[in-house]
Amino acid sequence: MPRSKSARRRVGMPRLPPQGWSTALAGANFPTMAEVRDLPRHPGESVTVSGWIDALRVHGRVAFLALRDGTGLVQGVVVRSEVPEGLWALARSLTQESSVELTGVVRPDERAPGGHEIAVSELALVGRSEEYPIQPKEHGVEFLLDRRHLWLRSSRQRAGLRVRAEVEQAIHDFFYERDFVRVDTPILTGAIGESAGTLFETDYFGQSAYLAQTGQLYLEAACPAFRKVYCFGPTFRAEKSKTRRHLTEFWMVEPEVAFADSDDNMELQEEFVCHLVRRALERCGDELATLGRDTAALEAVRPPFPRISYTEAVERLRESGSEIEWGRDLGATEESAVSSWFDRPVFVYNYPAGAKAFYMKENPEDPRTVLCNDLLAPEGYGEIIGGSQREDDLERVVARIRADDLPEEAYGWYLDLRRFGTFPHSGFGLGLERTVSWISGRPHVRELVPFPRLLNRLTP
RNA sequence: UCCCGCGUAGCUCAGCUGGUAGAGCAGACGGCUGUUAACCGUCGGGUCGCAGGUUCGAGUCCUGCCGCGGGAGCCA
Repeated sequence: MPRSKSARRRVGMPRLPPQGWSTALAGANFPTMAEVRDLPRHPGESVTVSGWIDALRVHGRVAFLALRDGTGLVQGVVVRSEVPEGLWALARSLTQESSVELTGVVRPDERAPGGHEIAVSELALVGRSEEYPIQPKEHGVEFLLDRRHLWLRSSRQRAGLRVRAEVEQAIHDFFYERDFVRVDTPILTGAIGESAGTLFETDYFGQSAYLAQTGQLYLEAACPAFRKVYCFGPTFRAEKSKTRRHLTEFWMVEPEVAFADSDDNMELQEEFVCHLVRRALERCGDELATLGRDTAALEAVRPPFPRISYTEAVERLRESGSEIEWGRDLGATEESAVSSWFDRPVFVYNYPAGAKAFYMKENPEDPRTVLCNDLLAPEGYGEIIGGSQREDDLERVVARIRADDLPEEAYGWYLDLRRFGTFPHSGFGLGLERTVSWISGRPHVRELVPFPRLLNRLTP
């Protein structure tokens, strides 16, 4: 019979016999709480697992309950002739996504998904699910995004978000191992950023505040304190972009290094991106398989990455028929043409000053250009990094702020950094969702963030 | 903001040159001892996005609006 209350109380008390049982009963066959991923190590043992009904197949005298517990998937088998009639009735009345606790002996079986299953001897319903809307079949994007809070449970979504979590951890590990100090930059800011027009504005006790679109300027301030710093958090762009590569709220990791020039910067980026890809290959093999990712393309991501200057790129593009003119920024068409020349990420460096942000350092060898780079991911995934050496000359920064028509008064403290011990420094920003969508092979960034914020979408 | 495409059952879709609404899945009920998105049978389920127009007659043709998707620009 279902154990109701005593069963539920034991959730969250892993591997301990319940209070009140005599030690004589805590013998070899007493069920222990277990996580599904550990079951292969417990053949022949009686275990209790808790989770959600992922799928349900009920026959006349046998029922299969596919249980998902967050660590894995296991099939519970209920044989009508071997359990009390009440347990059978409960099993066949279960619905997709009902939460349950089930107990039984773990046994290997070739026919079971994953190679082992649980012969169910006890079953408790924890929470019933009524008409779960997401079926194991095709759905439209709008339907799924409206139910994102439920869609998270689906296998490909779980896989993609696990890859994201692994990449996030790899980011922190990479910088921690290299003695970078994590500096948390503000999300609420005054009128400061890369350019106006794409800022989210909010009321701040009667004055305007803006959601940060980069932490870079604050990182530059922290650089003289710690030499090597990085920030990693959400950033906001009020761009009305409706493409597979845009979110209005996305996560960006931005390192900043004192006394590093543009070449040092690209070397760091190369090492960093290789580290993230390698980590996903090492730790997310199952997830990448679930996503159907061709890992051979990821294995090719090794140093050195090809480097091509903006000027060379324009020349090669024009040779192959493009009408791009020197001085114009590379558009999506040009970028994908350039990345198609290579099997791994490619740096395009030293763009025309007019196409880039005010803080980038003028190239002393060609003042029409600035010392900067984009990193384009292969396979059509586009730009994942933008980086540059920063302008450390006070007069030149001021001139660029005025030329770009930015609110000069907002940049007062930023200019101080050029007044009190200015220094060469470089950094970059890597877009997390774009990187994870590339690594996991998903076409759209909206699936690689738990709750995407898109144009016209603020819920769930 | 601009360009292209799509709105039909809870979901995914079909519906021809205009003639009055269909399938699969999901749900309910019944059957089945090994399923892997199980299978078989029965049943319920519709303001064809909204408004107007053409026509004897509009899911179908025309106009406008709304919503969604893809792309451009901009960016990570």
